[in-house]
Amino acid sequence: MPKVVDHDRRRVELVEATWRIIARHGIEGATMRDIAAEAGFANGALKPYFPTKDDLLAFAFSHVFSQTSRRMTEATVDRSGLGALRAYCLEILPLDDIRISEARIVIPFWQKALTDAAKAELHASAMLQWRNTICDHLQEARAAGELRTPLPDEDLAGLLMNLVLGAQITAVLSPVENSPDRLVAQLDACLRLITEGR
Amino acid sequence: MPKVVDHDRRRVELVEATWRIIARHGIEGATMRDIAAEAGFANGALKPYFPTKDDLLAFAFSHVFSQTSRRMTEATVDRSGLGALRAYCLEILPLDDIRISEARIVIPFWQKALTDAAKAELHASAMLQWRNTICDHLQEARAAGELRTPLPDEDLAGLLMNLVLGAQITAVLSPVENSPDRLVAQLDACLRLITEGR
DNA sequence: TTCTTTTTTCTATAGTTGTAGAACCATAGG
DNA sequence: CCTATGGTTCTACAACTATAGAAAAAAGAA
Repeated sequence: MPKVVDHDRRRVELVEATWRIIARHGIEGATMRDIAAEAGFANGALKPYFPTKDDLLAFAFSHVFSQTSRRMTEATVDRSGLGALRAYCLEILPLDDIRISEARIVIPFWQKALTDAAKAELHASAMLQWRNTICDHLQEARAAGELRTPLPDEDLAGLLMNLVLGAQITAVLSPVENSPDRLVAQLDACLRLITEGR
Repeated sequence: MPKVVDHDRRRVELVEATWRIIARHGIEGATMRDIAAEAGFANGALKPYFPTKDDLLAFAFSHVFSQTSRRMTEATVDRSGLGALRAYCLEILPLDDIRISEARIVIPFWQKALTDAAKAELHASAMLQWRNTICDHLQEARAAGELRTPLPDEDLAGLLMNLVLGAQITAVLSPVENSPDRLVAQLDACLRLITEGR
């Protein structure tokens, strides 16, 4: 029996190399050759793990969502209501280098999803999950009396979703007006308005 | 003297063909050949008007912003304060087919701007202009007593900007939860919260 | 008609990309 | 030490792209 590698682990390594390339040179610079080189391999070494480039990209994108989702559930595990809501949204906002890189990966993903049904489906399901969690926390907040606005939770959730998704764009393309502290200020402004409303 | 064409007009025609292609098949399907065919020409006919593909795309993208900006100033010409603010934002929200197409063009543009300094600059200046106009309307609203929240205008403007930019994404990729009336409801919820806050 | 100038088409080219697959390598068991 | 087998490299190829530029076409002026 010769050298044997953990295929799942290798797949993750390759995906991380893909992320680095996309974050650094954009999706157009993410050729199979460059990704392989970034991971320390030659061109054809990716094929056993990802038969086609689309397989690699699809896995890379879905891995971003699982990573973000995992962070979000960790951040809210010992909270509820408004506190959970804030922690949840903070975990999506591009406040540090890692999450700014994620934004640089998600934007090309949106562009791909525009003409790729499978990626659109992946996006839809991830967004639905986030949205439902936000709604849950809003209801907790209402139950705890933290929230008295008559505006429906669905609209508030949509508002927050659009806010954090818009932040992915502005944090990367207008970093001066949307520095981390500004983004947090915007989120807190939004949450304060929601709790004040009656 | 032979047939002579209006170069500026032709450039706009070509840009509109480009938009149609991008909206229909995505930016990856927008090859010079396909764009030329969509405009009713053969491959090389574009060169006199746009020497390179990047020239064409840059002009196409900047044209989207001027079109949107023109619509926005038209919609606010006889309003001020909160009314102007609402009309202004409504003009960005992807509420009809035209503006949904614009969203399908802007998303690839963001992706290009990630690795193209000229396009990033174009985006930054357009966003700064929108942002300043929103701030102006917020100040008008304050002066008219429509607004009493102590939250700074900059944060409110950033909030609204992120909201409408996020709507570009969700309207296209999660149309069910972000149908036109839902988006308007979200905007109105946000505006109502802003005016209620104190 | 014929000429002149603008516009358009068409063909060619150089470069890049994803993918395939043969050749090569490395390693653990006998 | 040998060998079977999973892993890796390398070369090749076919498709596609943007771009260049020569050739053709069109259309008003003389």
